[in-house]
Order: sequence, then C-alpha cells, then structure tokens
Amino acid sequence: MSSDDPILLKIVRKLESRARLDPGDRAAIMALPYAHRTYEAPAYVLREGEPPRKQCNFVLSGLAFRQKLAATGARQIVSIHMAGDFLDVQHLFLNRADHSVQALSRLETAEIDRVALQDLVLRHPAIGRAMWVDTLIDASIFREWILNVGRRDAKARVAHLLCEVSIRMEAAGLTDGTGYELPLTQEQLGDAVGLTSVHVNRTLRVLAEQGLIRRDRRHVRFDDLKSLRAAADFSALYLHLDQELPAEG
Amino acid sequence: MSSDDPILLKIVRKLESRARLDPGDRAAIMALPYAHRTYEAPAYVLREGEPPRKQCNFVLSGLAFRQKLAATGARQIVSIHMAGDFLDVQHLFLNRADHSVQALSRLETAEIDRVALQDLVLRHPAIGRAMWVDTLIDASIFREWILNVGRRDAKARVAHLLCEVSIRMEAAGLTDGTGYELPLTQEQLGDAVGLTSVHVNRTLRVLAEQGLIRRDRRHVRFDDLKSLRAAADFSALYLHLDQELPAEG
DNA sequence: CGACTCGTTGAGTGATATCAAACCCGGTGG
DNA sequence: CCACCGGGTTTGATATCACTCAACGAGTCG
Repeated sequence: MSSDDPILLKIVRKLESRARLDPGDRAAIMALPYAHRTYEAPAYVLREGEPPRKQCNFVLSGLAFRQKLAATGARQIVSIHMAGDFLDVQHLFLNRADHSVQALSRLETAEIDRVALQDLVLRHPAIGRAMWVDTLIDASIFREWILNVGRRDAKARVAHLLCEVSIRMEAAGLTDGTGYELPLTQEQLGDAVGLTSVHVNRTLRVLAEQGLIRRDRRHVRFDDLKSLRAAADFSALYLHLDQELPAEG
Repeated sequence: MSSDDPILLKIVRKLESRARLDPGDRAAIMALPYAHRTYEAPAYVLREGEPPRKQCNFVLSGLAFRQKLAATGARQIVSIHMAGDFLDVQHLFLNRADHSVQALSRLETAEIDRVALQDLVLRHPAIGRAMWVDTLIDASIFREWILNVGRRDAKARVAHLLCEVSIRMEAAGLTDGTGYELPLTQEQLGDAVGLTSVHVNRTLRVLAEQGLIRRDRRHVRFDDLKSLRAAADFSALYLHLDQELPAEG
C-alpha cells in the first residue's frame, strides 16, 4: 500500500481510462487497503440470493463470468469478465445478489472493502464518474447480449461472442495480437449465447469451414477479425471504446 | 420551480425510494430547472449512434422502450419504461447512444439539463447513491431479459414480460390493482421477448386457454398473478424491490 | 489402466419461423 | 349510411433451425 503499489496503480490506470482524475483522486485510490485473493476454477465469487460480500473484487488476472439459472435448471451466462473489471459494482449499492459470479479460470483479484469503495465512489466526483462509465458500459453490453440472444442466428451469435471477447481483451491489453484462445468450453459458450453445446459444436464447425476461425481441439483462433465481424453483425459501438477520449460533458 | 413544485417532488420521492436523502439533497433537486415535454407515440427520445441530447428525461406519464437493431433489420426491445424512470441515465456519462429510446404511447417527461444532472449525481453522495441504485436495478433487469430470451420457452417468456411490467407498474403506483392493460402490440411484444408476432399470438392463446390471462382484442388482463408467475418462472428478486427498505451498507 | 470431462457426430424430433390469407375493428371520406 | 382502408390480429400450411438423445472419441488425471 505504498504510494507506488503496482496493484493499486492498475486500478488508477483503469479508472483513468474512464475519466480524468486529479492527484487527490489518485491519492485516495492509492490509500485503499486491499487484499490479494485467488479463486480456483469453478469457485463462486458471489452467489445469487445472498447479500453481497463485504469485499469487492477487482480482477488482476484470469476470467470470470456472471450467470443466472432458470427454473428448468438451464443456465444463462450473462457476461464475461477479465483483468481490469470490477466484479461487484453491479451490486455495490444493492442488498441482494440477483445472479452468481464464478471464476472461469484461475482468477486473481484485489479485494477492496465494500464500504470503502462506496465512499470512494460517492465522495470523489471524478472517481464516481469513472465508475459510472464503467458500469454504464457493462449495462450496454448486457443490452447487446439481449439482442444477440434474441435476434441473431446461431452462427452470428457465437461469432459475436468471439468478437466481443477478443476486442475487449485487446482493449484491456491482454492479447499479443497474434490471435487468441477461447477459454470457454462449448457448453459454457452455449450457455452464454443461448444454445446447446451440441449446436455450438456444429456452429463452430461451420465457422471453421468458412475460414472464419481456426480450431485445434480446445483452442479457437482467428486472424481475419474483419470477416468474423461481418458474420457476427458486430459493431463495437456498444463497447464505448471512444469513452477513453476526453469527454466534453 | 417553487419549493413545492409537484413535478420536482416526484423526482424527490422517486430518489427517496432508492436512498435516504437529507434536506440539502432535497433542496438541490427542488432547485433543478426543467421543462415539460410531450412525445407522441412512435417519437424518438434518443437515436442509436447519436450523441446523447443535452436534456435528460424523467418520465411523468406514458410508456417508453429501448430498442436495438440487428443487421437483418430484426428489432429487439431491451427494456420498457414508465412513470418514475429516468430515460437517459444509461447514457449520462457516455458519448454516444448505443440504442434508441422511443415513446410507446403518449409520453410526458420532465427534461433536465444533462450537465446539471451529472453534477447533482456526482456532488451529492446521497443522490448519487439513489441514482446508482436505480441504474443497477436497470442493469439487473437487462440480465434477467438475457435469461428470459436465452433460456425460456415462448410461454414462459411472454408470461415473464407480463409479470414484470405489471409488478413494476404496481410498485410505481400506476395500477389500481384490478388488473392491467398491456399496451404493446403483439409485434412489439415479440420484439421484446425474441419471438415472431405470429408466435406471440399463438402463445397468448395458449395462456388464455389455460386461464392464466384473459383477452379482449387489444387488451390483456389477468387476476391470478400467482399462477402466471409460476408459468413465467418469475421471481421478483431481480427487481430489487427490497431496496426501498433502509440499506445498512 | 480406468474414470472422467469435453468434444464430435448421427438420427429423429420439436419448437418456432415463414409465408400467406382472412378477419376484425376503428377511422375516414364520399 | 356505406365503402373503403389500414393497422393489428388470427389462423393454416409448410419449412427450418436448433434441441434431444445417444453413442463414440480423445485427452487428462489419478
């Protein structure tokens, strides 16, 4: 927690990508107490129905996802998260979790006291603005997923998910640009796009046959993002990447 | 804009249902300049791709909806809004609209300057918290819609939408409790739940045959909300109605 | 080696879409 | 008053996309 703690610096950098901070804001963040925490693969970060935990997680590495269950037992993954995401903002001011959050791979986070984070956000307008932007982008992604699941066919759906994850990882500086590995099982992929794992399998085959992706058992790669985007009906508008430019108001 | 302006009082009451306000907060809201505005039925409040307008709308009466378009031209409605909702918070801190907002029926709003609203939210922690709660509930509803469209069959989907709208209207004090009229065409209903209008029609018939709803041409009513909820796999958890109780942290 | 998870493939089914026509009703204009 | 129109609803016939069920294969871990 020294003034150049690298983990807190990550948080500062993340928020600075969302809004302009002044030295006081930065100092407030750098003064935040936190703990390092690791979750192994299917561990729950938060369970639907529970009250939110006293600690909020900022992802340092690894992947996580949010999910909800239908009465039939069917699962729907509603978002995927990566380094630089705050996992608990969605419940920062709510009394009960409406969905679960789980680690997708080994997940490392910085745990920050919930009340301290609430105070930080409410007391520092610039930090508040940054967190607002982040949350509003999350909401925008939820909306796009409604469209994806509601109105696109299987091929476009899974292509869309591939595009989104890859572009977000790119924007978060998590890829080397040479391609990327999809860390989801086909079942999870299906749960994210509202399809069966069987149908996901067939859909991936079609995408591969059309040269839009390359596959090697567990791994999905692609270099021709442009074609994939076309097949996916993908427009990056909803990710609000332009937000990194200074906002005038 | 006098200190007992009834419209600003509505905003105060709305926010007070989300978080405790002190007299200073209330005064800040009551000092807000605003204009009264009316939109006729299919008018756009905001268009996808545009920068957000300089004014934000607080709904006084009528209904509105958010929608997105797929490349095929298919439309997806991603939420429905009613009196007491802020239509533009979803873009309050973003530079470009990722979806359109349209009036569903005659819509009356109070227009508030965007920057003034941003300031209000960032400078007054309690108001900020209230608005956060509101926005987080919106996000929770988006998530539930992903589940609805992704993992429920036609019958449950439309039943779920009926439940949600009716319960939200009830919670907003907009119904007399004797039932309620669905103000959507079957096509709009389909666009909201990811179905064809034809299939919505057949689904409504099934719901009626099973005694879950009653229909009279344009109007859908039901008195047995309990059975409908069961058919809809509906749990109100995601609406976070408990938020109205004092939150401890 | 056995057990397990994940991926792959085939055959058959089912839910929902598509296409097309009729209908109903409120509104409008002659 | 009637004729017509137009949006929305209803219905039928058919097509198709995605699901289900079931088996098998391939890699992994103990």
